Amino acid sequence: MGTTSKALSLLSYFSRAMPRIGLSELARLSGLNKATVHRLLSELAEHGFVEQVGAGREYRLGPAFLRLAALREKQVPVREVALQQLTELSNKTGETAHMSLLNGDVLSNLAYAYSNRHGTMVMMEDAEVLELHSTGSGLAVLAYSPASFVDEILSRPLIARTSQTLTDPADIRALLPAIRRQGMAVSTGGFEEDVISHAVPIFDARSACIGAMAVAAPVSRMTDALRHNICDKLMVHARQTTRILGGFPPDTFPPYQPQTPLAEEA
Amino acid sequence: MGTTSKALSLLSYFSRAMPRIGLSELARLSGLNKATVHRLLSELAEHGFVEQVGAGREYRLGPAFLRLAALREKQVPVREVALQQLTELSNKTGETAHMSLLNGDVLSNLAYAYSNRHGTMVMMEDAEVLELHSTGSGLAVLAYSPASFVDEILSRPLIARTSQTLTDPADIRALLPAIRRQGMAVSTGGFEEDVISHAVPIFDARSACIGAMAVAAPVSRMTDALRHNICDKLMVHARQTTRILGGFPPDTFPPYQPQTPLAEEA
DNA sequence: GCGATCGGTTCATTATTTGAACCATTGGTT
DNA sequence: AACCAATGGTTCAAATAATGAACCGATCGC
Repeated sequence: MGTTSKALSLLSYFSRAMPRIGLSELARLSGLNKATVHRLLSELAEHGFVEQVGAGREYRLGPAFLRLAALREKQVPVREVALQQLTELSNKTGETAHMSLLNGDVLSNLAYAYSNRHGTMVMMEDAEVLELHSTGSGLAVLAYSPASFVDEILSRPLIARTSQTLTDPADIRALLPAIRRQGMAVSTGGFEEDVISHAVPIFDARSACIGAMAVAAPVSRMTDALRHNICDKLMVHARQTTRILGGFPPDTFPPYQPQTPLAEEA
Repeated sequence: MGTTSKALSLLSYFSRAMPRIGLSELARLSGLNKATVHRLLSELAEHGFVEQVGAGREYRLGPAFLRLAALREKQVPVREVALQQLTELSNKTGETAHMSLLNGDVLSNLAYAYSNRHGTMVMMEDAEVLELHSTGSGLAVLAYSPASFVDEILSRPLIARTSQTLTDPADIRALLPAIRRQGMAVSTGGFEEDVISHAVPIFDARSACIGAMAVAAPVSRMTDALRHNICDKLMVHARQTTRILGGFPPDTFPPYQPQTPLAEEA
C-alpha cells in the first residue's frame, strides 16, 4: 500500500459513531505506527482534511470537504438529482425514500425524503452507514457486483442487526439470482425490526453498480397494493436516476414493466 | 513536501473553472513527474477522491467527498448555521448575504442567501472562489491573519479584476489597521464592478480567522441608511455565527456597537 | 503518413517513510 | 505523594517506497 493510501484510509475510520479519534487510537485502528499516523495526520491537517479539537487533542474531519463536495456536486449533481427523484418517489408511495452510494465495502446514505401521508415514518440520516448483507439496498448492490467483490464481502463476519438478519453467506448468495431477475431486492427486518425495504441498484456510465435507491416502510403498513405501488414507482425512479446521472443499466438488467396486482410473482 | 501532501495538493487544482484535468496537464500544473501524478491519482481514485471521466480519460473529483462532507457537517454544522444566519441577514438588509471559508490562500464560498426585496441582486455560487486582495471578505480575513500570511499573499502577483481592484501591496496594507479598528472591511467594485461588499471576519475556538460573512449590494442602491443597516445587522450576525460555531473573536476585536446614522465615521 | 499530443508503464536510482525507543503531560489509584 | 498507565508528540538509523527519464501504444490534426 502506498503512503497516500495509508493517509486516505485514516479518513475512513471517522464515522457517525466515531467522529473524533485520538492519535493512539487511530494508530491502533489502522495498525500503523504511532509516529507514522502522526505524520500522516499532520499532512492531512495542513490541507484541512482533518483538524484537532480542543482539549483531548483528538482529530476530526476538516473543513476542506465542504469545498470539495460543493465542487463535486457542481460537476456531478448526484445529490440534487437524487433529492428530486426521492421527493417524487416518497410522495407517490407515501413512504420514506432514500438513496445510498457504495463506499468501499459499505453503503453510505446520500439523500432521503419523507412523506407526510402517515403519522409514523421510517427515519433516515445523511451519511448513515448501511451494510451490504443486512439491507435491501445492500443486497441490490451485491446482486450487481463482481463475484470477487461478493466473495470478499461475504467472507467477513456478517453481523446480525436483528433476529431476521441473514448471516449465512450461502443464504445471501441464494437470493442474488432472484434479485437479478427482478432488478430489485427486498429485505424484511434485516437492518431494523419492523422495516421492509425495497431497493433497486443504480449504475454508472460503465454499467458498474454504484449504489441503490430504496423505499423503506413499516412492516405493519405493508399490503399487496402498497407493495405493487412501491415496486412500480421505485423501478421508474431508479431507472430514471441512473439515466439522468449518465449511467446505463447492464444488458442483463430487466426492462421496466408496469407492476399491477395481477402481474405479481415471487 | 511529503508524498501525502503532494497527493492532496493535486486536489486543489480542481476548481469551478477547471473541473476536469488530464494527467499531463495536472503534471504540468503541479510540477510533478507524469509517472508520479499517475500513481498519486491512482491511489486517490482507489479511495473515491477522484474518478476518471469517459473519453478523454480526464480526472475529476470523486464521490467520496459527499460522504465525508456530510460527516463533517454532522459534527460541525458550519453550513447549516451559516445558512440560518445568512437568511436572516439577507432578509433584514434586503441584499445578498454570503459566507466564505479560508482555504489555503483563497476564500471559497460556503453558503449564501438572497433577498426578494429587489428585482436585481448580487449573484453568488457555492464553492465560488474569492481572492483575498480583491474582495471585502478577503480584506477582512487579511486584517486578522498573521503577518507572515499577509506577506505571503501580498508578495504574489495581485490580479486586477476590475479597474477599481487594489493591486499595490502597500495600498492594501494601509487599509488593514482601519479594518481592525472597525472589525469590518468594505470593498467597492474590487471583484465585480458596481458591487459594494461589507465583510466581517469569523473566528474559531483559537481566535484564528477562518473566513468571513459579508453582504454584497449593487453600488447604485447604496445609501447612508442602507449602509448603516448593513453594518449593524452584519456585525450582529457575524459575531453570532462565530459564537454559535464555538469560536471567539480575538481580544483586539471591537465589541458590537449599535450603528445609527449619527454614529457614523469613515 | 507524419508529428505531436495523449494516458499509461518500466526500473535503476534516490530520497522518503518507517518504527522502536524516547519525552513530557495528564488523570486515576494506591 | 508516589506510582502507573494512559495520552500526544519526537528522534534517527534502517528499510522501504517514491521518483523520473525513457519508453509504449493510441489518437488526433494536418
